[in-house]
Amino acid sequence: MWARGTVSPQTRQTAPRRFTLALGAPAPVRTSKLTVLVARFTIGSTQQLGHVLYERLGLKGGRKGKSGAYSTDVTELERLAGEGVECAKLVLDWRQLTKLKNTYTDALQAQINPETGRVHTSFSLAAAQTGRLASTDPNLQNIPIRTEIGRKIRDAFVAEPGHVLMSADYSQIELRLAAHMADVPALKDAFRAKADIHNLTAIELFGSEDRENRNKAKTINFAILYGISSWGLAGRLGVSREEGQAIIDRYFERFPGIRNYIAQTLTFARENGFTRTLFGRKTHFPNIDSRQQNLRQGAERAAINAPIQGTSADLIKRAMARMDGALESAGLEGVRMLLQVHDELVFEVPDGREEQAADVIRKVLADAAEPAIKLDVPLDVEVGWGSHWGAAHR
DNA sequence: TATCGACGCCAC
DNA sequence: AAACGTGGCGTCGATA
Repeated sequence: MWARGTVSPQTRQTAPRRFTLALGAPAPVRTSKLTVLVARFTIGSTQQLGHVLYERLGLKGGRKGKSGAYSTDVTELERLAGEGVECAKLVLDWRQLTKLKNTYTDALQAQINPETGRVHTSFSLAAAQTGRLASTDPNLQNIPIRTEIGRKIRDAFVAEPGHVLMSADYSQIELRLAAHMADVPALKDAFRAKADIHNLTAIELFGSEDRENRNKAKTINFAILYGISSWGLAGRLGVSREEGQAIIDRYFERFPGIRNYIAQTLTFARENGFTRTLFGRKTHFPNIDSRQQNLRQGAERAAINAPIQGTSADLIKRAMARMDGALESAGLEGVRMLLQVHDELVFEVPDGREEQAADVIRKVLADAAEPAIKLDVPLDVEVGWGSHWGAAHR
């Protein structure tokens, strides 16, 4: 992957790899300049909004941040909206639209290189502590996908005529790595059987896999990877801290390998000051012994996560390093690797070569651990393609 | 005009 | 107090 700023122009042997941003497409979001009228107060910033909501309108339950200002983040505004405060919903809608317009629609079009007519990102190789890449100027690793309107931004990224955009992403890679690294037979069996892992967790924890319980299980599965706390889980699930702790206890009862992994990882990090990925790469934690509780606990959570997130980063880098050679060996020189988004690679593929390219790409990603590591779980890769990026996720 | 911290929010 | 991990970036308000 070429990186502007780290590869000098004269060393380039091919044109930079790039996305086209469809200039002809209508801007998917239109908003007027920020000025939201709440009752008879004009709001121009979050600080002013918080002040109006809690001091002048007299609403209850405000939460304050480190600067002492009332928080007006999405959890607070959704709470207020649920309590019948209509302007909270208006502000949330306005926030979503201005976020998409300012951060994506306008900024990305301003980033189009006049020489190439494309948007070029830069990848930092040593920005993230865990070994992930980081994308800047512009960041193409945080293009919206979650909401319907946000997804329209992805649809503006289109393939060159005669080509498609192909996306290949690892399915549940961090949970798979957790199952392997923590040696959890139930989870490893589930992945080998291609079971739905969140349903399995829901059954184990709640005895049922209805949608509500599956969603709770999904939250818990992610929380595990991030170094769980009863407060954090309670906040996410909207339950009391005691209930959050009870759920964690039950999880560790059902999957004792996870509890052992966490304990062993923390012991190692305290003794050595670092953790290692499966491939041996270190992440250091200078605050692991801090006398400041918030710093120490933050380091502990990061140390629990780093071997998993870092191994995932190692795997996709190994795949990227092998990808061009594999494509070339298959006679697929026309396929270009454009972008990495942590567990996803995006390619531009000539029309008619889709199935062939998908086979090569899937195999390189699925075999990325070999021959250094024999994983106990398969690495599943989901491949899709279409005329635009949004259509490549199926 | 440039930079910074705080806040908020997009992604994986 | 802070409260599940990793990032980048937009706006605001303060400051140089």
